Amino acid sequence: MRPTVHDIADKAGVSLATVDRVLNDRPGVRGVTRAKVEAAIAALGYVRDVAAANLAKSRVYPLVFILPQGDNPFMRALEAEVRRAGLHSASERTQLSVVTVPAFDAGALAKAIDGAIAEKVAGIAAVAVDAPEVSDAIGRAQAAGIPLVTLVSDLAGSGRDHFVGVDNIAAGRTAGSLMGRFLGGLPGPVAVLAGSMRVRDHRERLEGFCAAMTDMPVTRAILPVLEGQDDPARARTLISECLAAVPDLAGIYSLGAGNQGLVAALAAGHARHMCVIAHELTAHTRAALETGAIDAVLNQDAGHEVRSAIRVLRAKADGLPVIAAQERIRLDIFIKDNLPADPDGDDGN
Amino acid sequence: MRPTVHDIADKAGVSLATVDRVLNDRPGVRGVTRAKVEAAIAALGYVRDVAAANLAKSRVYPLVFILPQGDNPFMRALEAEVRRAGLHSASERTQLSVVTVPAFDAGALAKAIDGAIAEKVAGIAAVAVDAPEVSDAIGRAQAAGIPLVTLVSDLAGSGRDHFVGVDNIAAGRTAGSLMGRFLGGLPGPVAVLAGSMRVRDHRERLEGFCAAMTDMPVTRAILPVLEGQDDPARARTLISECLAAVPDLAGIYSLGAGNQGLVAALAAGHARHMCVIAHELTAHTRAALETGAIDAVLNQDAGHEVRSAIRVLRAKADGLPVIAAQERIRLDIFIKDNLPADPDGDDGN
DNA sequence: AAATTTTTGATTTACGTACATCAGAAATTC
DNA sequence: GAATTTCTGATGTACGTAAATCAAAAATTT
Repeated sequence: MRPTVHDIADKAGVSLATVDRVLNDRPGVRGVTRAKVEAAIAALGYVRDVAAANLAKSRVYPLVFILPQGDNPFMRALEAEVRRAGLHSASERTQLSVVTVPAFDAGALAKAIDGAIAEKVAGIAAVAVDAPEVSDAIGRAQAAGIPLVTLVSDLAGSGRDHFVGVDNIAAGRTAGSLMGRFLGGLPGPVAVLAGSMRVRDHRERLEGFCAAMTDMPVTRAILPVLEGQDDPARARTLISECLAAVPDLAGIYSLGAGNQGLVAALAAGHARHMCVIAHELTAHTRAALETGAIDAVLNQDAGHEVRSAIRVLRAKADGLPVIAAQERIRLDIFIKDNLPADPDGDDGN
Repeated sequence: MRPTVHDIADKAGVSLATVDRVLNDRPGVRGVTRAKVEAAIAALGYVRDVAAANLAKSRVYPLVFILPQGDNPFMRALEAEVRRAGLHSASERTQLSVVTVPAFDAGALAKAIDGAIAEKVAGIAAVAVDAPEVSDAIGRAQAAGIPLVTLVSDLAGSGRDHFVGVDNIAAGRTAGSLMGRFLGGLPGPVAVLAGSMRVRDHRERLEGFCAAMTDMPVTRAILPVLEGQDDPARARTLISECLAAVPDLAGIYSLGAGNQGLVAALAAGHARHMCVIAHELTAHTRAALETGAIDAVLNQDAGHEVRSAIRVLRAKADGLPVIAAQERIRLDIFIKDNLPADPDGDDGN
C-alpha cells in the first residue's frame, strides 16, 4: 500500500494536524518540525492522493475557453472538443464553458477576458489576437491570479502562462519540404493562399515554407501571397484567377482556413497535375485528400489541444508544475493512406 | 452541484442502501423498486463519482505487460512507457508490471500469460505471436475472466478483448505512397527490408506497400524481400550487398526493426541519392532523418499505445464499455521538419 | 393465520485528504 | 518567573461512495 498522511505522522513522530500543516503550507510549524516531516515524506515516497484530496476539497474548477465566432472549421472543432471534454470533466471536478467572440476583434476578446476575470473562473484559454488591448487584459488576468493559456495562436510577451499549439514555423517548413519532394524536378512556380498576413501563425507558416523551399536543390518561384481572409468564396476566386493566370503552376500551399473554396476552385479547374498542401483536417480537406485533389494535410489535433489546455490550467490553478515535454502539440501529416478512419475520430490519447 | 446517491434516495423515496444495491447490481431489490430508482437516476442525470468510488473501494488493478526481450528499440520504448505510466498510475490505483519473454517464442509467451492468470492480475497486455499455444493461453485468460489486449501485433481469432496498435496494411500503403511520390519519375527498383515474413505485422506492411506501389502511375520493380530478423548486423550486411548488387536502386523500405544496421550500411555506401523510408522513431532513425539518410519515418507512438492499453484494460476490468474511436492508434509520419523536439518527448495527450 | 422468504430501511465504518477548533505544550519576550 | 506569543496535538466533520450488519417490513408460501 502506498503511504498515507498517517504514515508520515507516525514516521515523523508528529500529529496528523502538523503533517497537514506542512503538506498544505499552512502557518504555525517550526523549521525543525517542518524538516522532520519533510524528511518523512521523502523517506516514504509519499504522494498525495489527488482523488481523495479533490474529494475532500470538493473544489470545482470553472474553466473558460474563448474562441472566435464564424465558420472556421478548426475553431468549431475546438469548440466541439471542449464540449466533448466537458462530458468527462465532471469526474475531474472541472466545469468547462465556451465563449465566442467576433474573429480578429481585439476589443471583444479583451472584454471577454475581463468578463471571465469578473466571474472568478479558475482558468482561461483563449485564441489570441495580436493587439495591445489583449495583452493588457491578459495582464489583468495574471494580476487577479487567474491562469491563462493562449490557444493555437500565441501572444508572446504578454503574461500568458503557457502556449498550447504547434510550432508554426516548423509547420511551414514541413509543408515546404513536402512540396519540394513531391514536385521533384517538375518545373513551375508555387502559390500560397493565406488568411491574413496580420495573423501571427499565418506569417510564421509562410516564413517556414519559404525557408524550406529555398533550401531545396531545385529553386522554384513562390508567387505573391494570396490573402483570402479565411473566407471560402474569396479563396475560391483567388485560386481560380491564379490557375487561369499561371498556366504552369506547380503547386499550392494553403496555410489558413477557407479550404472549402480552394477545393471548389480545384474541382472547377481542369484536372491539372499539381501539388496541393493544406492545413487542418476538416470534412472538406479529408474529402479532397481521398479524391487526390489535395496531396497532404498538416493538422494540429483539436482534441489534444483542448485536453492539454485543461491539464495546464488545472495544474496552474493547483500551483503544480507543467511538464513541458508532455504538453507539446505535435504536427500531424496526413496523406490519403494514413487518414484516421472516423471523420470525427478522436484518439483521446 | 451534481447529484449524489443521497439525492437519488430522496427522489426515489427509498433508502441509501437500496440505491446502493441498484447501482452496484446487488441482489435483493424488487423489480418495481429497481425501476423507481433507475428512473430517479435518469431524471437527476446521476453519474457515479469514480474518484470517490475508487477511494471507497480502495481497489487496485494489477496490470501486466508481456513484452519481447532483446534490443528492439520499439519494444524497449514500450517498456519505458509502461514504467513512466507507472509513476502516475498510483493515483489511479493501477499497478503496472512488465514481464519480458524471448522474442517470437510462442511457448514462453503462453507460459507468461498463464503465470499472470495464476497471479490473478486484473488485466494483461501482450505482444502476440501467431501460434496456437498463444491462442489457447488467451482463451484461458478469458475463461478466468481476466481481460487481455494484444499490443502492436494482433492475433485475430483468439479471444483477445481488444487490439492496441496501428493498421499495418495502411502503414505499408502510406510508405508505398510516400515512396512513389518522393521518387517521382526517377527510375530504378526498390528494396524491402523486413524482420521476418512469419510475423503478421511485417507481412501486412509489405502487402500494403506493394499495393500502393502498383497503384502509382510509374510502375516500379520491387526486389525480393530481405529478411534481417530485426538484427542490426544482418540488416547491415543485406543492405550493403543490395547496394553493391543493384547500382540503380531507387529506394529502400525498412518495415521492421534493425534500422541501426540500415543506417550504418547507408552511411558506409557512397552518397547515392535514394529514397529511404523506415518504421519507428528511435535514436538512430531520428539521427538519420536529420542528416537526410532517411527521408521519412512511420511511427506508432509507444506512449499512446501503453496508455490506451491501460485505459482499455481498466474499462474491461470494471465492466465499462470501450469507446473504439477513442482508442484508435494513429500512424505518425515524420520527416526531418516535423520531428518532435525532445528525443524522449512524450506528449502525454 | 402462521411461518417463511424476500425485500427494504437504518446505521455504521471505511477510503485518504482537507480543514476547523480548542486545549496544551513549548518557545520567546518582558 | 510571569506573560506572551508561537507552535503542536487531539479530535471531529466533511467529501461521495462502498460495503457490511441487523432489524423491520412486506411479500410469499404453507
